[in-house]
Amino acid sequence: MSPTPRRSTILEVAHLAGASKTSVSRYFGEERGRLSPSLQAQIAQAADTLGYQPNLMARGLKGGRSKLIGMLVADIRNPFSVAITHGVEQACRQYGYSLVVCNTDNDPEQERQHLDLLGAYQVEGLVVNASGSPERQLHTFISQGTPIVLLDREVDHVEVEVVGLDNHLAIDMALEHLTEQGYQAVLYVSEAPQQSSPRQKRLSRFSHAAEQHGLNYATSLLATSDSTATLQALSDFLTTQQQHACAVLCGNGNATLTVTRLFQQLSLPLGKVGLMGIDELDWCALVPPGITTLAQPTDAIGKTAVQCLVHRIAPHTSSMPTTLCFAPTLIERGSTQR
Amino acid sequence: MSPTPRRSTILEVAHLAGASKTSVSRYFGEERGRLSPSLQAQIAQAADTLGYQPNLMARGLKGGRSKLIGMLVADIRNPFSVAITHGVEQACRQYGYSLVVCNTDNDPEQERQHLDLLGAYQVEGLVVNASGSPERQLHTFISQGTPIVLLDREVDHVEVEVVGLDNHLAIDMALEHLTEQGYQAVLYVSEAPQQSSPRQKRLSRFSHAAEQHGLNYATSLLATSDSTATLQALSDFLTTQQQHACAVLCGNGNATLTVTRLFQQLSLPLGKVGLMGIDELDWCALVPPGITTLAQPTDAIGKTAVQCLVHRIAPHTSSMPTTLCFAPTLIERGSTQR
DNA sequence: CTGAAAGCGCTTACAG
DNA sequence: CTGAAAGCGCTTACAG
Repeated sequence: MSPTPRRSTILEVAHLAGASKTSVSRYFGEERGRLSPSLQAQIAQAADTLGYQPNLMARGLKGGRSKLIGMLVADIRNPFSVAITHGVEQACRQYGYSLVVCNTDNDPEQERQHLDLLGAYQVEGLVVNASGSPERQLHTFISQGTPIVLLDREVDHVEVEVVGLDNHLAIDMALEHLTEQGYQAVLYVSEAPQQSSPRQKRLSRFSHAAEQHGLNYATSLLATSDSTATLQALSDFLTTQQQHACAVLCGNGNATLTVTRLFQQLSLPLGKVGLMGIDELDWCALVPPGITTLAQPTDAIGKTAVQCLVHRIAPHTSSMPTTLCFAPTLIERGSTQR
Repeated sequence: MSPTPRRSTILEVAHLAGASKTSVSRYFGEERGRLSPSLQAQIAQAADTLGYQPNLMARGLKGGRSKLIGMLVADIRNPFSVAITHGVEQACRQYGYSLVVCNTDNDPEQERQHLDLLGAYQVEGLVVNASGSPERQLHTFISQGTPIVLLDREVDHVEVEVVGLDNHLAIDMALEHLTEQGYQAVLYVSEAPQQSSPRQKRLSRFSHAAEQHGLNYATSLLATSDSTATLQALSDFLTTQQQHACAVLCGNGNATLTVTRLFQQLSLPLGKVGLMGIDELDWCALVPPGITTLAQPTDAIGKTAVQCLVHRIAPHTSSMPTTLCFAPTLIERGSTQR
């Protein structure tokens, strides 16, 4: 049996290879080229027999560079967030960073803890999809020289790049589509906008644009765990507007899910009563006759966020992206065909 | 303006507080109680004005404990994996660990790199939902004293706990349900079983159990990017078995998604032709008349995996869980009602 | 091309 | 109750 199992160190490799710590360090660092071929071979061999891996914690300590990027996600179970996270992860890999993802479950307390943690692990940059308003903590990062980029949601008084959807454009595109399809009255269903700037923007733009289009309209906010209020709002709306062609516009994927359930509960004919959602989901094509959506370019959003960060961490490595605000893509299906 | 921005250190706090490094270290460690109230107050104050956070890299270096658990996920975009990951994450928090999640996108090369990385960051334990057969690397971890637990998928020659669904039971429950509902012929659709032990087990159990139940049956493997072969298999099956009541059983969420699309393509009446899937998904209730599923207890699976790990890392902290193999829950819907 | 030595920010015996 | 000092595993001037 082996003795107390533990990872081997640079010193052990050095001894076995008959070389110095310095040379072993060079071998695993950027300066391998400086070593003679024979020394390289000895070290390679020694490292292999010991199963040596450099300790990145130690490297980070000395060099001050953890090669880690941190990410805060408000709700990892939301497929939209997953898609973005996937894009962020790929971009990190590409730039030579590893990503530590922390899910906050929309809980400001968890958010606080995770930010502490990421700071403690010396992340070199931070992608933040905020839950609460972690103003103070974010400022601490910034003042310590750790760059931050905000994803989707703005945070008051934190003046950094915000990468995400062009919310005004999204609402405009949705209303344009609905109008073209002949709908005359639109109900907008959103989750509570509180801390979420995109929800606020979409909501206020909706009223504004619906007015411009000469539509009849109303809005309804989703309660967290109970959709009876929305059910009521929906049937009220349909009653009030019964002489008009009605449609429902959903502010995000969760809203679309809830409203689709309500349509089924009320046996509303999809299309005759229009339905459209922001965020594309796996199943939108599956509920007959298909639900029309506005898809976000999740990969591009994730990659852009990382590019911003990398540009701040090491300005020469990558240029600042030019677009931070992305247009959605209309995916037309039967639910907006009268 | 501040000078070169950087995080403050224990030494700076000590100076400002008029205390020693040792005391500051104790304040932020387990031994705060040993400090006099006045010293505690001075340190707290100094740390606050400097925005000090202990450097966990340094702490990990000295103490040898990173307080990190690593997790390898084969496909983070699969909602089932997300649900499990969420459970793992919660359990880690509960035991005082942080979780580093690495997605391998089912790519053995990425898997290899991520394992190197996790080793380099000195994770204290590893939850592995394998993509390939990283036998050798996993053995390195084990021989270095880093415990591992496998999630869902077994890895050849790696003899550690495997936490996941009771695959035989799942197939048995599915066939029992389908039989009770009067279906006489069942087509089983699975993704390619190659490296995935659950897929293998479900597949072989299916044939065995279908035989036992006296059912007519066939199986079909999904191609990665193209479902025409499955479309063919499905219509062939329905033709061959046309004098029997037919149903399709899907081996996981992806299969259910693909097959549901095919049902729509072929305008098959859900229920009259039965449809049932392993894995519960958001939208299964939404496709009329609802798709019957077998739901996995994702939270329990995630938590159990972590409990195994923690038990190995620090045996006194938690006991070894008794169940590693979980029963699914039948969620009955219209798609299996003739 | 190679190495001895200082030091990164912590923790932990040890001593008082 | 408090602190001086050694050392965790690395990297990086500096020297040769």
